[in-house]
Amino acid sequence: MPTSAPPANRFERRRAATRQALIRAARQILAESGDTGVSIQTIADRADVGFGSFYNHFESKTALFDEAVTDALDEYGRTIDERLDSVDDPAERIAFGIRLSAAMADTHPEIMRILRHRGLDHVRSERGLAPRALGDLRTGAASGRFTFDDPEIALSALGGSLLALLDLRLGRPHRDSEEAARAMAELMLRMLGVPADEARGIAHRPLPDRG
Amino acid sequence: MPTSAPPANRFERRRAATRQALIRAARQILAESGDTGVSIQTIADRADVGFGSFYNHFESKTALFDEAVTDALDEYGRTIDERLDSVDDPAERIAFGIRLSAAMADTHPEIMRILRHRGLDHVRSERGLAPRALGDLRTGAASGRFTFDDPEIALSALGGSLLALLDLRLGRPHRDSEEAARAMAELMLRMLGVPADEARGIAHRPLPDRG
DNA sequence: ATTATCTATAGATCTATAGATAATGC
DNA sequence: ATTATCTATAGATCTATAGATAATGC
Repeated sequence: MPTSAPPANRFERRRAATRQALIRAARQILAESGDTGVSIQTIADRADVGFGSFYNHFESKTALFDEAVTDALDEYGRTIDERLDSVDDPAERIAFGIRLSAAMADTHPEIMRILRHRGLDHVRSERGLAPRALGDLRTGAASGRFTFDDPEIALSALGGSLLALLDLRLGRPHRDSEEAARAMAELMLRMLGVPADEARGIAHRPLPDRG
Repeated sequence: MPTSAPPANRFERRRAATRQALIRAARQILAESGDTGVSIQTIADRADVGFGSFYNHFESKTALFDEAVTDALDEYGRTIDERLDSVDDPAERIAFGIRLSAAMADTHPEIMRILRHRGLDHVRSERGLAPRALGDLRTGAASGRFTFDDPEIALSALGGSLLALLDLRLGRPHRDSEEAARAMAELMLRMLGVPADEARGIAHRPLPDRG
């Protein structure tokens, strides 16, 4: 959606704005309580949109919330992509991806709270970090930097561990989060077959700059 | 609850039976759809209990579902405990715990489907596998069998990875699940600092017998 | 003229409770 | 006599739609 053609005329722009307002409201609700049982009225009010308009854009609450999760996943993927653009080594990309995700709990709390609630359904999805990580896993395995039997299992371990890290991070903001993220990145690299001392070194390298 | 004193008289037994029927219905619903939005009427019907009785035992749907999750977690913990009773080596206990959990997707599908939906909230809880695994992690770290900086991070990685494995297993029953569980166990042991060849060996050892 | 939005509402739930009924304790 | 269960229901939602209103296209 965000990369598709921009609305041609004012009609379509207005329509798109209403739709986006509903999605934004759904994202807020997913992040705050995760309670998808709220009434459509509540969602429309928060979007500052007439109640009936909801049905112009979505068939059901489920359809809206699914779209909201997709929207958040895509934004997550793009954000990480930008930061990893200049990084080539698969081990660095995996470790940085974990640490950047943890940092996003502060910089993009809405997205990360949504992932905490809904992420397990997308650990191996086509959206978000999963397809990118899978590419890094295959590249690393091909070059011998990683050693594992099954990329799907390795991806599952990475995704599940990241979710649990997010849960820890979002549940206890006082904990030193960069330290926790480094520790997790180190564990993940060792898991993938990177020697322990090297794993530790990579987990402590400075993160790439923004842009 | 299951270990507390049995009901003294017929009154209390009947009351306990009604309560258990509600919890069992809630567990079924959690496992089947995970949709906690079903009406109390639906829950009561499935439990074959009068609608009004619900309020004799629970203040709200949330209270019932929370109790149902706790109930499932406790049963999960006891089941794994029995099988690991005779196993001392922390590395074996961790690897067997993962593989037994995966096997429970077949033998105890209700429990494992509940965990798939609600497990992330309990990765570091006092119920289920978490406290047992944390003990094994500490024992292994103390003896030098494991090397990691932070038990809480290691526990998060274990729990999150196990959930992702369950998601894979429950979502695609055709996949060779014992093979997948072994692969995951091997990754987890390497992550904890067990040498790669030893990790592979332990992941392929036969599981302990029942009882 | 066309299309999206908004308001109002009918009908379908759903929750919580009140009061009747049934089962057991003593 | 006591207590849990069950039935019935009032009142409060909530969804989906119909019809009026407003904005833009051509």
